[in-house]
Amino acid sequence: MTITDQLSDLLAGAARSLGLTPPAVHLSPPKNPAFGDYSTNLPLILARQAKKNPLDLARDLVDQLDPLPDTVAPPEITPPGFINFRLQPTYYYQVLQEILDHPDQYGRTHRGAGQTANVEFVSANPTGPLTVGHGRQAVLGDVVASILEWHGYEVTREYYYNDAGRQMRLLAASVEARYRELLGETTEFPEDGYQGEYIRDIARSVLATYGNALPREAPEFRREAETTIFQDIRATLEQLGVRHQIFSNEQTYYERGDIDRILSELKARDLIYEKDGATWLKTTRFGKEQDTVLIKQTGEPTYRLPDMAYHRDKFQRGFDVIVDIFGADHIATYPDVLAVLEALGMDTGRVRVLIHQFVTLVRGGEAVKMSTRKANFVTLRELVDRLGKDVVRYFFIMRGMNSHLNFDLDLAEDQSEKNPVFYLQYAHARIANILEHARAFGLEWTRRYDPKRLTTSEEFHLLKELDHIPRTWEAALDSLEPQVIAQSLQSLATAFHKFYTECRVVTDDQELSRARLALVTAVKSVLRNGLELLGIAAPDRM
RNA sequence: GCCCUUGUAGUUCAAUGGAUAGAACAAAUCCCUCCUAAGGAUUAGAUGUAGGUUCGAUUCCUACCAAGGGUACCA
Repeated sequence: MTITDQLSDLLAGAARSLGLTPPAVHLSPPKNPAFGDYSTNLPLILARQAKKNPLDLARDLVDQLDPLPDTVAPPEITPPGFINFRLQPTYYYQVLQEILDHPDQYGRTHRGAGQTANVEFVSANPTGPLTVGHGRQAVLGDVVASILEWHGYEVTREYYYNDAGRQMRLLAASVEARYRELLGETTEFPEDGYQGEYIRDIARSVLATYGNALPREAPEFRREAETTIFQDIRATLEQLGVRHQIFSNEQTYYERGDIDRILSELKARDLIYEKDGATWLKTTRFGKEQDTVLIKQTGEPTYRLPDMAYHRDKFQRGFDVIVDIFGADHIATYPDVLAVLEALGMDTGRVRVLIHQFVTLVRGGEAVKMSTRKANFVTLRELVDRLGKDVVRYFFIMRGMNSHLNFDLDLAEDQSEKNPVFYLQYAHARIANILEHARAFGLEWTRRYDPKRLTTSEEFHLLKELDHIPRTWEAALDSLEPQVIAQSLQSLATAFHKFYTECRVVTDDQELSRARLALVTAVKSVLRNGLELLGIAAPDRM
C-alpha cells in the first residue's frame, strides 16, 4: 500500500467521522514544492456538502487525522482549502531501499498477473512499404504492449491484414502491368493502381523467377507481390525493434467458414437485409444515421465483415484484454464491429480501442499528402536508416496519440542530434561512468550505506522523482498513454543531471560516496527499466 | 451539411478541474585545472474567438473560426 493510498484512506475516514460521504480522495504532488509533497483538495470538494468554509473544514479534517504514519509530518492547510502533506526523509530513504532491494519490481503493479492481453497494431495491408505514418502506430502499439507486460499481462502482439479484397487485386494488376511493360507489350496501367517504383522491382523479380510467359491474371503476380512486400514490412519493423507474434489475415476466416457463420447469425438476429443487390447491416439499430453495406453488389464483402469474424476469433481465443490500435480513419468503423460483437453476445468491455491521429509530413514548409498508391510517401525504413531506432521511437512516443503530429523532413535530421532521447540515455551513461570511476577508486557500492548522508535539495529532488515513478507508471496502465512514461523519465533525468553538476559522487568522504552511489544506482535501474519499456537502448557509454 | 479529433511561446510538443501553464529547438548571456559540456545556470516569449458552469477552467458545456479525419459498396 502506497503512502498516498494510506493518506487517502485516513482522509476518507476523517470525512466520515465528520458525518460526510467523501468521494474518491485525490492526492497529488503539487507543482509548487512550497505546498509539500502530496496535496489534496478534499476540503474544497466537501465544503458544500459540509456547509462549511473550506478552510474550517480542512482544520476539522486534520483534527480527525489520527494517527498519521510516522513518515508523514504534521499537515499544513493553505487557502483556498488544500491540505498539504510533507514526507519525512525516512520515507524517501525507504523508497531508495525498496528500489535497491528489488530494482526490477519498482513501479510494477502486477495488476495483470495471470491475465492475457492481445494488442493488434500496424496491420497495414501488404500493398507497399511501411510509411512514416505507420511508424507512429508501430511504436505506439509496441509500447502499449510493453506497458501491459510490465504490469503482469501475458501479451500477444498481433498484426492483421486484408489479403482478399480489392486492394490486393489492384496490387496484382499493377505488378502485371509492369511485367507486361517489361515484355514490351502495350498495356494499360490500372486506374488507381500502385505507382511506386517497388512495383517495377517486383515485376522484374517475377520475370526473373517465372519467365516471360505468365498468363493473364496469373496468381504469381499477387503471390510474389505479397511475399516481397511482407518481407520488407517485417524487416522494417524488426529494425524498429517491433516484433509481432502472430500475423492474421482475412483469408483464413473465409476458409474456416467464419464469415458465413457471422452472416447467418446476423440474419438470425434480423440485423441484415438485402437491398439493391447488396447486403446491408442495420447500423441504424446501433444509433447510426444510415445502414452499412456488408456485401457489395459484386458479391464481395467490405472489410467490415472479416473484421467482425477476426474480432470474434480474438474473443474466442480467450484474451482478458483486447487492444485495437487504429488510425483516425477507422474512428467511424470500429463502433460497428463492437456493436455486432455485443449483439452476438460478447463482452465488449474487454476491448480497448486506441485511436491515434495522423502524422502530417512537412517538406519545404508544406504539408505532403501521403499515399501508398501515388507513391509520394517517405518510407519508415528510410527514416530508421537515417535517424536510428531510438530517435524514431522516441519521436513518436513522446507525444500523445491525439496530437496531430507534424513531421518536418527537413528538420528531422538536424533535430535528430538534439532529440531528447539522448538526454535520457546520457543520464544513464553518466551513471554507468560514475560507477566505473568509483570502482577505479576502489569504491564499490555495497549493501552498506547510510541513507542519512543524503541531505541536499538535489538529492531529495531525485528521491522525490523516484517516488513519483510508480504512480505514473500505473497511470500509464489505466490510460495506455505511453507518453507519460517518457515524461516521467525526462523529469528523472533532469533531476539527475542537476544532481550531477551539484553533487560529486566519488569523493574522499567514503560514507557520503557510498550513499550517493546507492542513490545513482537506484536512478540507473529505474532509467533502464523505463527505457526498456519504451524499447530504447540504455547505453553505458555515449 | 453532419460526426470524431485537435487549436497553448517564433517552431514542435506537455500539463488526473487546482495554487506561479511546463519542456525542447530557435534567440541572448554565463559555467569544463572538477566522476562524459549529448550537461548545468540565467533572460525573453503562449492557452484561436465569444459566452457559460465552478470557490477555481488549458482542462467541462455552448456557439463561432481554423486544421486533420470520417460521412458507409476503398482500407
